[in-house]
Amino acid sequence: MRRDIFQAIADPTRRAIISLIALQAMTPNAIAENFNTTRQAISKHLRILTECELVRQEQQGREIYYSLEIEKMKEIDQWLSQYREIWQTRFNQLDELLVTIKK
Amino acid sequence: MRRDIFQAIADPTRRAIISLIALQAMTPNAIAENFNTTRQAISKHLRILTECELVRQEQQGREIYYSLEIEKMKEIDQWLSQYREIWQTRFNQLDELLVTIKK
DNA sequence: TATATATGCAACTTTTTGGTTTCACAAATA
DNA sequence: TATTTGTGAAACCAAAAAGTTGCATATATA
Repeated sequence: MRRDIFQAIADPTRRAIISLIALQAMTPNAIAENFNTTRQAISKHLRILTECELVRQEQQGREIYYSLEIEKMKEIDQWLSQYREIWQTRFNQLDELLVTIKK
Repeated sequence: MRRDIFQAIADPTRRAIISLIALQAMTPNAIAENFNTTRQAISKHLRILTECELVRQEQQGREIYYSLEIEKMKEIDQWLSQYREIWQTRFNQLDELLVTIKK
């Protein structure tokens, strides 16, 4: 079972979960209320998110609070940065061209 | 079959293809040489990438050159930006805390 | 203590995905 | 013109993923 962050964010339900718990920790039940699927399906998504360390659990009595491990999101940012460089270079080149044309 | 960019980049082979054609357009055969899979499998990946507009084709005689539609990558950047805000806020808060402690 | 609640896990089913094989077709080339 | 080359597409297959149902377990609560 290869669990990487790219596979984790591929599923729209998981992206919605990430968005939900980004600002405040939530329990599986509370999360599941926001979707038309069973609690168990959400639980499975949470397991996948936990396995690739995108999500952290905190037990509180019989409840488990899930919250986003925001640092992990930086991995995507890092991967993206090589392409960001490309589009910035292209933008600069376009900009220079426009300046040249103006002159 | 819904094709979105997050699903497109979930597959490691597709990410490798993106990386290959980021700087220069390539034909399916040339791309396939870099993998231990059949040309047809690569062709399928290219179709998926094309369907979600991450990749652009340019016919040249009987060859087809594939190149990266770098603008589309910005969609990931855009999605990521909401989380970037969170981690920057956290960083600033931590920074302020450290300043306070120093005082 | 008996019951209700919050949760995870395992077994199973259905759908999706990634790959292969085979073919068709158009463009180059002998 | 006949053959080779570059390509996409369809049919098929195996594996993985996503969802459901049915548990088990631990913690609250009446």
